[in-house]
Amino acid sequence: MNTRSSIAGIELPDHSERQSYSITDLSEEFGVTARALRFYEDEGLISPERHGLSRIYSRRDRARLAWILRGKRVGFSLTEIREMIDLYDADEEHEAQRRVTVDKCKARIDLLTRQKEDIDAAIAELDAFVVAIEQR
Amino acid sequence: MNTRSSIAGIELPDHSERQSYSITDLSEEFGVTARALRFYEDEGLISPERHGLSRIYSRRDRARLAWILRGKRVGFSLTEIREMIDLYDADEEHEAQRRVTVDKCKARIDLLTRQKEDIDAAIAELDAFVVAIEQR
DNA sequence: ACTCACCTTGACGTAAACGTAAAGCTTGAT
DNA sequence: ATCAAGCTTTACGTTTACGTCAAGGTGAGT
Repeated sequence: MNTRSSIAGIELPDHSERQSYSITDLSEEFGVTARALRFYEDEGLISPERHGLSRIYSRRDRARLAWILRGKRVGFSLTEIREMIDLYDADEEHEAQRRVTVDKCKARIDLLTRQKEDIDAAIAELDAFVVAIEQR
Repeated sequence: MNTRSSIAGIELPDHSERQSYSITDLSEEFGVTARALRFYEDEGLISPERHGLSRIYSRRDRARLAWILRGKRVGFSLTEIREMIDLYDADEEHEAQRRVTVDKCKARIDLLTRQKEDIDAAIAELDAFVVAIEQR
């Protein structure tokens, strides 16, 4: 029997809509190591349930992981990502807290926009460099 | 007398076109520490001349520094930046070497383009997040 | 001569994000 | 019963890009 689909007691083909995932499932799907996932847990970014000792990741955990990895790709630190996740999950009551969140997001957007401009400039320079070399 | 403009024996106002710069000049202009500049030198990224012990940065060195910092902003490691600088300065004879350089640049451009897409996606998500929060 | 600002070279410290064993538990298959 | 696969925790190691002293040299102004 395949652990991948049996661990949650549900038999499904690999690419269907699963309800839960093992640590190896997610590490393979997202191309990260199991060590990384455990590290994210140590850092308070994900909190999968346990089946005995083994970690069981829900679809919500999986969505979180996608968030984390995208955050990393765009240059956020794990600490920043945790803050954003915490804010995302934060109590819906606190109006002030939400303001802070929104402001942080907007600051992020500005920063990302500037990063895009940097990337455009770098691409332009690389293009020019390539052209210069090929012309010789 | 101001060391900034006297160290090269030329008296000029601060924002004019200088011919040489002290380590403090450049660190202030680019918002990095002198330690960082020395580190870049240790790593073989810049090689300013010396006036006695003191480093004298030429305009070429200054342009290099701008390159380095842009490289960093778009996610290159110092090692990668050094490789690119080395390739940039490489012997103009070697045809094969130039091919490698061009290929590396193109790979970089692809990577940067993908990074831009990631950033766009992140911005879109952040936008949606902000809208969701503000709507409540 | 003396100070003071600015520079120098070590050399050890640090934070982030994991890598890499080491040693052991659990569970299903043979 | 035992064996391998897959999981676990604990814990020290690694890389990158500097920070942070410590201790001292140098050159211009008083």
